[in-house]
Amino acid sequence: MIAKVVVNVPSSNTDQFFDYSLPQEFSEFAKVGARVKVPFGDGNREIMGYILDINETSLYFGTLKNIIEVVDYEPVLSEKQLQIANFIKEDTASPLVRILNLMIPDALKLKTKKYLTIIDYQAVDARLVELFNQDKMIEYTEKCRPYDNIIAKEIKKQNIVVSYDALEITKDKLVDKYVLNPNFTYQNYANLKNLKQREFLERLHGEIAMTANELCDKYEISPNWLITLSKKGFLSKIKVKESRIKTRDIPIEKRIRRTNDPIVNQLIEKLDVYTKPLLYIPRNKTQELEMLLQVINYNLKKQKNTIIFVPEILSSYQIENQLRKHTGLKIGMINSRMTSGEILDFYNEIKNNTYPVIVTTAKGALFDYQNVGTYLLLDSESDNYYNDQSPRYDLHKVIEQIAKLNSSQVVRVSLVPDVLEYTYALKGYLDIIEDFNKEHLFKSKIVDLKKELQMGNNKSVSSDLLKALKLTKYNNQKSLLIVNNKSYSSYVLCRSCGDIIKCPRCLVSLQYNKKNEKLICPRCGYNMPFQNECPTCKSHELKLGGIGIEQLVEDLQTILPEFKINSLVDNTFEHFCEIETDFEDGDIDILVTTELYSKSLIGKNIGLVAFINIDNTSKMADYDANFRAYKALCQVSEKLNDNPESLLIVQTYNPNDQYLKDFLGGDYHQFIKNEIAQRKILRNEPFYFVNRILVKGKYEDIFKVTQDIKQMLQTSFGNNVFVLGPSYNYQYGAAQIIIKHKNNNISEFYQQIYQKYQSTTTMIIIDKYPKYI
DNA sequence: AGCACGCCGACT
DNA sequence: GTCGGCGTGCTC
Repeated sequence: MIAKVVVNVPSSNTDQFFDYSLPQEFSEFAKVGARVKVPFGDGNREIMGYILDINETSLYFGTLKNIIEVVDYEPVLSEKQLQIANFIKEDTASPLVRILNLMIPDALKLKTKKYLTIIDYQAVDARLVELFNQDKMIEYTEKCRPYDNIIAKEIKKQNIVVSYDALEITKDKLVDKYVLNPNFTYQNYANLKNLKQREFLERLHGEIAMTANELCDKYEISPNWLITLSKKGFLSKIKVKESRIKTRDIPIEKRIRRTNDPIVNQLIEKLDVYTKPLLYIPRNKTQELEMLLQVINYNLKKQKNTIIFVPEILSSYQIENQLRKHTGLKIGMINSRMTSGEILDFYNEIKNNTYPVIVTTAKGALFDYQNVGTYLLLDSESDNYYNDQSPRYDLHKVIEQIAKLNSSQVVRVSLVPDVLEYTYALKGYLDIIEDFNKEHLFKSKIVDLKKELQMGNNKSVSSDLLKALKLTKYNNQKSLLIVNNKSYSSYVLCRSCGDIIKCPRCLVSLQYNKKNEKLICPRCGYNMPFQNECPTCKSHELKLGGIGIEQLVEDLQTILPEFKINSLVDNTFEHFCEIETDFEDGDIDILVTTELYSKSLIGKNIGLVAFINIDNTSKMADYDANFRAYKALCQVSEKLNDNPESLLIVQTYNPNDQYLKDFLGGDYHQFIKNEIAQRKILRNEPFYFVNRILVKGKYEDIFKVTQDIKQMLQTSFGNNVFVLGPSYNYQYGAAQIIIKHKNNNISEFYQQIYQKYQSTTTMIIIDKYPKYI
């Protein structure tokens, strides 16, 4: 038997099936979708692969290697997942194995380990003795790096042999538990002198195995007893598998009741006669929650599960908490802050159909969920639904495909849908249910920072904002300030030579982070220690420009010393809970955070919300910038309390921008209309699809290749395509072209390009859903 | 991706 | 003649 295997070597060069012969002992249970261990390459290193087909023949001319082991009796990838993987591959032209790797938890991926074994200790170079430290076999780690040359020599002399193994790194979590050993106790009871211990053993009769802590708590005994009693044989100490899933107790407020909200009911009725994906635009977050509860209830009645996608980690905690509080149901949750062990435990529970509701970020989006009634994408306008590294897929599109295969429903939920998805709704690709009964129930004020500067205030807090902060505290309300930079400053300028310190990789200005005394690239995460010195001219005359959260908090503490000020800059559950609680209890007067994090705050009694500088968002070099700013305003003003006197302050140098006027007018439709008119002129979405191709490789080659691809595009599509570039993209270190077109089937063309360059040394990255251009 | 191999310059 | 650094090409 021959198995066609996709090997876990995530490169386009190896993106093909490799044939292996399947030894008799595996062929009886080996199935498509199972993990295998296979030898690969000259050194036959053991790596993981997935069986994608089993048949009798191979077209490969060389001799086939044997599969080392079929790891799974039951495949880890289902038939449907493989179909979806192909769908994503055809859409995005990315290596298949990268897609498959998203479909199972990291813990199930076998990691290759390399070992060195000494054959003849006497003959080996003395310098290696220290490294091996008396052992015959060691694992090859970072520590061995300095010895690489010597090791290579010894391998040649056959004094050292290299071997490999591919293993699951994450083990089951085991804990020690104690349980009564009844037979032994019965026979030796009389020998036990300590009467209190005897009494304890009697009470233990029929009790389940428990950990030391549990026993000590319940029976009020000393831990030493457990050790002595198990040594003597009265107790057995056993290892028991324990779940890593953390459940946090929260009081349950109410069970789901029927709603009388007509819009929510309209949505539920629509689910009954579902024909295509829905776009639901709630009036506010309260209505959104009501909708979630009703959809969950709707699915519960049909014994179906509800899968809820959220765009980032904090939202996953927040939604999970709220749903548990209002339903009392068991809710599964997956996000990338969780350990791989915890995710594995959730994954196994999901396979047992434990959860009627699952909340996940993109991390768990492609797992094989069973029995799904409805998929909901919350904040569906978020960028985070577009994967920014290979495979560069669009989760909306993928979920719609999954739902089609499972005959389940998709609902996109967004307070402010982006221009593209709203156009889809207008064109009828999506059914739309909207509640735009959202007259502003708050006051808003635009602060012109230019005027502020003319009046001699160059601080980030305008006089209007300062006044409002004081008034809000006076009224016993809280203030929320938004700054989209978690560091101290957004750039560092050298007064001496005029240079701005830039990221060596992306050429983006580095942000100064005071807490860690570092310069950090906001785009790629590159960081270096801050030396208070210009890298170009070594001058110490540096100016920190552009405000970040650290600096604003510092400034506020000086201006308003009697205020309690804090910031939310960390997306761990504990930090978030702490801030959220303090904010609600009144231990914080002013909270400073980013727009993204602010979304997850529930924050009762917020009387003031202010953008310190909205231009950071609205003036980004991106055709979506105005939409982003508009969306930010809508989402953040949602946090204000119901008091009609509550206030939104927007500080800007451009008070006359159209998106601001549209926002103040409170009419989303008008905004969309204006935005669409702009985009038609500039040939952007929704009139043209905007894609990007990146070409990496030797500098001499990449522009030639990019130019060739441009040529091919133009001969294939003629006037229906506009290609911008080639230009050099510093972030990716690649040549790039931007493609604007109207062709729904352009992926077929991209596939050809991908295959054409697959085996060459230049790497082609097709980016069908680029985030920032 | 990760590995081996081979070419070439710098040194004994 | 030998070492080691890096570019190149292959993986059933």
